[in-house]
Amino acid sequence: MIEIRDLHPWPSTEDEAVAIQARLAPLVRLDGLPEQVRTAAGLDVAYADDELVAAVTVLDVESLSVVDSAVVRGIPEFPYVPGLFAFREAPPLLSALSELSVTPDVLVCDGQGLAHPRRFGLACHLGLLTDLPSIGVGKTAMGRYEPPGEERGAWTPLRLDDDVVGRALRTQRGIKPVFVSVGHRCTLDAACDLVLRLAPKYRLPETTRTADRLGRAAGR
DNA sequence: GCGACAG
DNA sequence: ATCTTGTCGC
Repeated sequence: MIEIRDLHPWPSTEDEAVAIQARLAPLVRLDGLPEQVRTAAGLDVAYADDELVAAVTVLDVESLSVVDSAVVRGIPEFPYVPGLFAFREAPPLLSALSELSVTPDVLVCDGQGLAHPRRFGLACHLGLLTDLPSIGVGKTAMGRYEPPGEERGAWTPLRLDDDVVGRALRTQRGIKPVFVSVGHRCTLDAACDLVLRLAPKYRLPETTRTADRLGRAAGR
């Protein structure tokens, strides 16, 4: 069972949210690499009418089959503000995670981890509150990067304010790269290895794809 | 003031 | 995120 740690009150203003991120960012751990990754959870949020639909799927990394899942609908309690993403999407995602019967070895989030203005993106937030290893896989870059080689597995550093905060990783030859960054209790090397294992056929990892399908199916 | 800005 | 036709490719 996944325990959700009560590390902060829920903010009602942007200033409070920023202060919470600044306070929690130092608690992110970049050590502890999940070497025994057997299962990985995909997290995604769909929008149906005026509601959020949080979907989580747990996949067996070896077979990429779905072994568990959960869907939770909720009302957005925070506006969409770049940099404060977690305060909008994390609540229903945490509820969905707490409904799982299988505890995944790592969380694969749809968004950024350390590739964030205050180095505390959604993946860091969810990893810290669950104390589970986590990584962020974004479809668009938060930072600057040079195009990686065209071959699958090629990558280049993703930079933000002169810091390397992640990587632009090519998961399919000739296809736009995804943007991988560490969330919590994981290394960047391990994160990229995992993403490549989870994306043998398509641009996005299967974790994200299965969660996305589940969420939009539940949204109607 | 102007442009940037995860989903 | 979501609104959407046709089209290219396996």
